[in-house]
Amino acid sequence: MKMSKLFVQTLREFPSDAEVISHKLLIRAGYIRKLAMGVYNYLPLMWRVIRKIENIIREEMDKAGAQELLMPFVQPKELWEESGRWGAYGGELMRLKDRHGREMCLGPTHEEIITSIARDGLKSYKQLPVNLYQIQSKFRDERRPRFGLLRGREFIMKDAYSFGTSQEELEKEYQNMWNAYTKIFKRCGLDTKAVQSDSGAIGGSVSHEFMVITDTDAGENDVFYCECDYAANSNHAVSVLEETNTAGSWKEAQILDTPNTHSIDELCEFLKIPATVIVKTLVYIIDKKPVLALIRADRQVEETKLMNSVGGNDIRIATSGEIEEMMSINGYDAEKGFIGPDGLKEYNGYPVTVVADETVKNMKNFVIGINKKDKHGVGYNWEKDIKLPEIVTDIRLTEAGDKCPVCGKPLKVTRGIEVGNIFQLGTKYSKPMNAVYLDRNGKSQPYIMGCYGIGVTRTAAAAIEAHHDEHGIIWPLSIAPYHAVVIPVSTKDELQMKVANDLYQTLLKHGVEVVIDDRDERAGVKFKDADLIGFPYRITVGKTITDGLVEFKERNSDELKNIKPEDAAEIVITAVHELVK
RNA sequence: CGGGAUGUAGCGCAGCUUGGUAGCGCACUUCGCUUGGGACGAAGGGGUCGCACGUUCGAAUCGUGUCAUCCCGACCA
Repeated sequence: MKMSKLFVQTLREFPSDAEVISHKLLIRAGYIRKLAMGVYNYLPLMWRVIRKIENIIREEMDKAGAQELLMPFVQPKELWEESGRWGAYGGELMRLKDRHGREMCLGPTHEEIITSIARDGLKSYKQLPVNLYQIQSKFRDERRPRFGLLRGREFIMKDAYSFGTSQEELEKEYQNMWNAYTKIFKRCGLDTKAVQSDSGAIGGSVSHEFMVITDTDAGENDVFYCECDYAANSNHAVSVLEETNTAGSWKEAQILDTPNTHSIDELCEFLKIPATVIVKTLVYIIDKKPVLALIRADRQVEETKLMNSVGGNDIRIATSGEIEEMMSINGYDAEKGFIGPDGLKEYNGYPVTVVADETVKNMKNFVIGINKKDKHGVGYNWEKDIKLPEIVTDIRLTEAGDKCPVCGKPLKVTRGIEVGNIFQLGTKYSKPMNAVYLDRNGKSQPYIMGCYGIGVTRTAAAAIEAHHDEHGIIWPLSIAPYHAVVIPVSTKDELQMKVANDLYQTLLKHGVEVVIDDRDERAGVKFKDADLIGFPYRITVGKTITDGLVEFKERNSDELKNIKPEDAAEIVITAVHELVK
């Protein structure tokens, strides 16, 4: 490819509206252009990167025994009603109507469609297990898209779905995909960590996320990990309960005046006590129902865990207005800071559910809100003074330094970008959608399903987050848009141009994807663009060509080597051929 | 969906307070000169100033509304 013809427009300055480095670099280096909020044009360089990643995924998925197909991007409402997700999915599902008024949606994921395909085609246990996948654009109408390709509304994803006859078969395929994913990300030049996670809206029980560990702001997930193998997303991380002083010094239960102690800090200050002897009560609204969360006051509630503890789909903290309303309905006059679990019966037409974190269970002589303004109960004990809630479980946010649930050593925390995930779905879709096969005994059984996703465009962005410097992108060779660039310093110098052209032709002949920068530009401009775009190899043909030498440089190193053109070609050709293996 | 900000040429911005011919840098075209880390000079092309309504002899500038975009939060691959 001639640089003079390559469709790319590099910018001298970073765009003002980009925040993270991958977004800034993708725009500045001419890979993408924004079309609408969270929707991007993939320009030729970007498309080459995407296809490289897709092909690595294809090769490994096919090798793992999966089969590729392609499902429609626009889907009918009816299938989503069968699974129950038309109602459950919320605003993220982009809904539209066709000219006949029929309701459709843009596919955010394809469990419903693949399940309908399977139930039409897979009638017998003899046909199972099967793993089907596609690589396709998805659309999720995110509340707040951001970070360029890391969190767009439209994005390219590989989604695979497995169908089997037993949990054992599912677990085997789960492991199979785990292994395939490990290879895929490794081939893309990314170090990933598989972490336990919550399965969210997609449902199911066991799930893992593949995270690219990164120091940059773009890592949206907190990942807790241990020197043993344990690793989990913050929404799923658990820890061993540590021993702390959780007993107050009061001899008996009493009510104290605690004026204006709206926060835990103020209450600690006023009573001269540590937060570890206070039971904090938080009011949440989960699927419109009121839920009180009790937790030792030095810890935070992990909302996903809380939501799962009551089987909810949507969670938010209650507003002050709602809290006041709840108080008056139940005959109290307290406000935020003085809420307690005792005596709150109903709100919004639903009974109040109380969920306690494990941290409060062994607390003694503790402080707790009693729904009276400017008063708290102190010296309280469970059962004697106040009833221990029926639901006692882990709803706390894990913190760095907490003890590993596997080996007991302190957990560490880091930021990660989720590039892939694997789920054990079980019968979550096959049962409601009546997707069944006949087993050996001629009996109908729902498929045991799994699903496995990889964010293709996100993987590209994550690769940049992991591999860049102040000059631009440093692509891993396997996913770079081109392997190499040949730069004749002066296009008017006949010898330089001849050697550069010969080198270019040699590389092309050996299957190297190479660009020759034939523009009549100053050397500095060509170097800046080469660094920005991120060609893994750069061969400069300049003055030293009179001694028969060219300059060879790898993008990820500062070392400059003056070597013979044929040696430079040899290095690149060898590296590219290594990739194929 | 709450809080904050911004919309002027492909990109980055000034002009708005105090209404009067729409500007600068980069990019683009042509010519000259230059050629190892984003040179220089000259001459050009490109904008219904987000949109609508209003005030005014006259609106990028003032008012009202609306749309879009970005940031923080909540939510999420």
